[in-house]
Amino acid sequence: MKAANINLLKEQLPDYLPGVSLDCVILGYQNQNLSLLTMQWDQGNYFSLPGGFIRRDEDLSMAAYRVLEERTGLKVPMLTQFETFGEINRNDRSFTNHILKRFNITDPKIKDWFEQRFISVGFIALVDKEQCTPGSDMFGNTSSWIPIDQLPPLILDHQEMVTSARSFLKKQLNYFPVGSALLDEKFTMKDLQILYETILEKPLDRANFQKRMLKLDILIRHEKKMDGGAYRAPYLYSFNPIRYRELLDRGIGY
Amino acid sequence: MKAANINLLKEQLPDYLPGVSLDCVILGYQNQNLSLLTMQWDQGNYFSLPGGFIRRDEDLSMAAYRVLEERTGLKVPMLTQFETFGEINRNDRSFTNHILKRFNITDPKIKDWFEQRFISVGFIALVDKEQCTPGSDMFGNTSSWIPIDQLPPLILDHQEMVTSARSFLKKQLNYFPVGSALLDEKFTMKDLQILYETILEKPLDRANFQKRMLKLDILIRHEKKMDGGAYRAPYLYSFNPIRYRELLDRGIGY
DNA sequence: ACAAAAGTGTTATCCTTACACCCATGT
DNA sequence: ACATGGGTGTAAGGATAACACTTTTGT
Repeated sequence: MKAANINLLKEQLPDYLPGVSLDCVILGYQNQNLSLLTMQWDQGNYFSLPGGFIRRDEDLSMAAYRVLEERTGLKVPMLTQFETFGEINRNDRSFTNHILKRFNITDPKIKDWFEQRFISVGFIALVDKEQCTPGSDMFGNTSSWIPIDQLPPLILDHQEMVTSARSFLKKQLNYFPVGSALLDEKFTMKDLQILYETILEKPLDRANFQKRMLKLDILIRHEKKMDGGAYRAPYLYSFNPIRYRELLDRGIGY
Repeated sequence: MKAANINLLKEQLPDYLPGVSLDCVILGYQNQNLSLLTMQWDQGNYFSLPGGFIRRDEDLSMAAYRVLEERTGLKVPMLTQFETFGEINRNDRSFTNHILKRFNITDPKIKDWFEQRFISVGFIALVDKEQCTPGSDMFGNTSSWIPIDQLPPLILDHQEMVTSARSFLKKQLNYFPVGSALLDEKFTMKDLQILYETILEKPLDRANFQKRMLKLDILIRHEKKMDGGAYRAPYLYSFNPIRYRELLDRGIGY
């Protein structure tokens, strides 16, 4: 962490609401795999979700977009609130103490701020990993993608947040703009199916998936994709953006 | 508001987390109607949801049960978190100012506390109105049932909270212990149907509803209810508590 | 006998699931 | 020609919705 910026932080603390924070569970999809956007502390000794505080002059939901961008550089089209975490023992002093010592922070104002109990609002987004390059925040902490099944231990109750967010996503998948932002402009039916299978963590029947998706009338069929494989060439599809938006409100697919 | 208790409040303020509150949307069912548990301020000039603050030594969810009981005397079996409200303009100064003036509160500590911006976590419960007698809190504010379609204007964004809670309930109805706590020990199929219709705000087909409920295998059929009407007597039913709990996890009914 | 409301049955339609079959493609 | 994966078809089963029919009750 950079010392100069810690002083800057100290000056800014009064601009933030005390006791409330937010954390973002950002799931990145690429190549049949989900990754979690993770922040690294203290050269990789600690890992957390990207999170932060709410300014006194901004909405909670706006704060989520700002925090995510400040910490990781990511601009996402939609962040959805999924749960608020307020257990008394969710604050793990050991992490806070370690960070305060590690960076020699003795200023009582900053100490008090970080040692206070926080209630944290959880937000979730699902993005195309390829189009998002995680960066660093003003303290030099870096963010990066970690495959969801290779997560290190996360600080505080962040692991629980991830679990809750994924279960939320499965239930709400029909109301998420899953396809349009996560796939290339043109994609095959198999690409779309794998995306759904990855999120739902279960196999889907190829034939039934295809019929279901086509019946929704949100796909435009294009030319075939001749990729040189020794098999029938699959069609390429793109989303019909108008129909897509219409359907999002009512729920799409599975 | 009672002056003695305001001093007590002042002493207790340090025990609470600043900036975070919770509000309870308690829906009471009786006779085909839903009512909202509402708090009256200043002889009925203002109405609000029962809400309060979180102690530094308790979980957020525990706080909800305590707050509800302290404000209204109600003990409910289950409170469910549905949304957290944090818009910058959700705090309506006019109400706060009026209350502070009305009760001549000049103590800066109390003033500052009530004038700060709050992020509020919303909880919902559905109860049998007949088994709940709303009472008063330590400040002499009374709570009472008001039919959901005759609500007066509520303070702050409490009306929005009610709307959000009801829409949440409709979607989650299958996972709520609707029947067992809201009807008499023994009830007719029509009673159950009307309950569902009231919550979902739409008519259901009598024959199909009956078949659906019976197929769930959560009802025990008892003797007929001879109420003297000039028509075939309906059966009385009760819930099979074991099967009921089993099914709650997986979702019941509509 | 009759009205009223409860209980039960019937039918058509749709959705889901599982699987089979044929089609296109490069080797 | 053949293996491979893509596109389409079919049939069984279940769920849903609309409505008809029968039964029981008090007048």
